[in-house]
Amino acid sequence: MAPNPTKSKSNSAIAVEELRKLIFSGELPAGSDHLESELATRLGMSRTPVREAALTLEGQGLLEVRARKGVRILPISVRDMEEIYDVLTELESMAAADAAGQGYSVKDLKTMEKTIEDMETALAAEDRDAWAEADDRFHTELVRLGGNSRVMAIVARMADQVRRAKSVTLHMRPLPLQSNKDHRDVVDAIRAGDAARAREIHATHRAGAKDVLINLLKQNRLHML
Amino acid sequence: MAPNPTKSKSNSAIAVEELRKLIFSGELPAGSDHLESELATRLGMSRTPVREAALTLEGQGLLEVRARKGVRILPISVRDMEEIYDVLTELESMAAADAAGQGYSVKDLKTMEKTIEDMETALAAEDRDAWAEADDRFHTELVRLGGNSRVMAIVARMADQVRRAKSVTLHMRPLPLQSNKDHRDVVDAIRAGDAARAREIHATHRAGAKDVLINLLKQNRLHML
DNA sequence: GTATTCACTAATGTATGCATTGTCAATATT
DNA sequence: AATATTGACAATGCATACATTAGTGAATAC
Repeated sequence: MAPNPTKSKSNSAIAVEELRKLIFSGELPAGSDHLESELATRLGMSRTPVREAALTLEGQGLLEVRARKGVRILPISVRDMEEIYDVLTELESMAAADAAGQGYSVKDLKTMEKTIEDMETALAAEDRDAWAEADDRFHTELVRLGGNSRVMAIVARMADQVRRAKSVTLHMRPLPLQSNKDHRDVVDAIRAGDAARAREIHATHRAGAKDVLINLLKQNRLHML
Repeated sequence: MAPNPTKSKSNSAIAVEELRKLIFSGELPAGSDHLESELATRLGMSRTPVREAALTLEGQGLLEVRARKGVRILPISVRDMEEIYDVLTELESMAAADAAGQGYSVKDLKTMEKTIEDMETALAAEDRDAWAEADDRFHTELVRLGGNSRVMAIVARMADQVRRAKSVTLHMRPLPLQSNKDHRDVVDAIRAGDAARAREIHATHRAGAKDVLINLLKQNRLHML
């Protein structure tokens, strides 16, 4: 059956989507406070579904519900970024090792190869946004191949939290020339079924990315994002 | 200031606590469905705070809100247990390595030593419940010493999901004679500041615990918990 | 001039009733 | 007999009104 266009999503679900958009677009900046009634008016619904959406997003670590002060869009400190990158490093490296152990065929790795090609194309064109988008797809596909749904969920949520900061840092940092090679090497290790090497390469890759980012933030006195 | 006894928690917060208790005690068994109105009556409040609590607990992975079918207490499959144990292994091992890198003093490790003593006492008395409780404290303290608040949060939630299954498996399994030695070795490595060894020992320890558990579940045909 | 109290206010927390909608079973149709 | 249709129902989704409470600032006591 084709998707039914008349089937309407609940306002609560709409509120979750819309609030996420507003947060990622920066219209609700990190650190800002917003009353439930204000958001309800903005979204054209009553407070009830907005409250429910706020609870959901609180569980996702994007905001904080504070009695009588409205919801606060959570700011991200340098320390937060370090924590998040460390978790991502650990779980993605695990996923890389797991992926290598699954005996994937060349065909299974096609999606991943495509993300690397896209990254190389973007890099040649010095299109940082396109590069970041393809890089995201690479990491998402990597954890998918790892086959642990909880790792996928956790990584997706951490990546959400980092996404806002990325728009700030992406254009400050040097072109990620090393990344593409690292990615290729990880895929090679997975294809070869070498779990230890896949893990090692990816962990090193991630640690390098973290260093670049953290130093960039500290040098530019960006304590909060 | 002493905690104010007159300050009353919101019904929504109470509902979260009570529902967690009901879930962990088994009064709301895994896989069972419950209408919002039923739970509201049971907790002596209206549907509103119960709905909000349900959303919070859904974010914690303990239940699932399904329109018109009530909330379902999530069952845990063998596959789920494998996923959870793998994540715990990875993040706790990372915490062990991080802890070893922090240069903790003997005094800083006192809390952890205490949990090991308690485990040994419990083991000598063959008191499995006391042993499990002390073991929980050991793992909690380990990730605390790791110093990554996100790891703490994730591990706590995964441990929650495992807790229900533990009551089933705890009394089936052989006395964990190896565990206490592993724990001592991890503390030794942390005290010595040997991050690689702390990580390695803990990872091996966790992998062993996982094998014992998964085999136990499979042998007893416990596909769902 | 400063500190304390207290009432007011604004925002959340909660209950309730109605609207909406998927489910289920009874009935009709082939 | 099997399947499709329909309609009542039951449970959630949502809006609204009200209760509660923390924060604010003015008034007062020291």
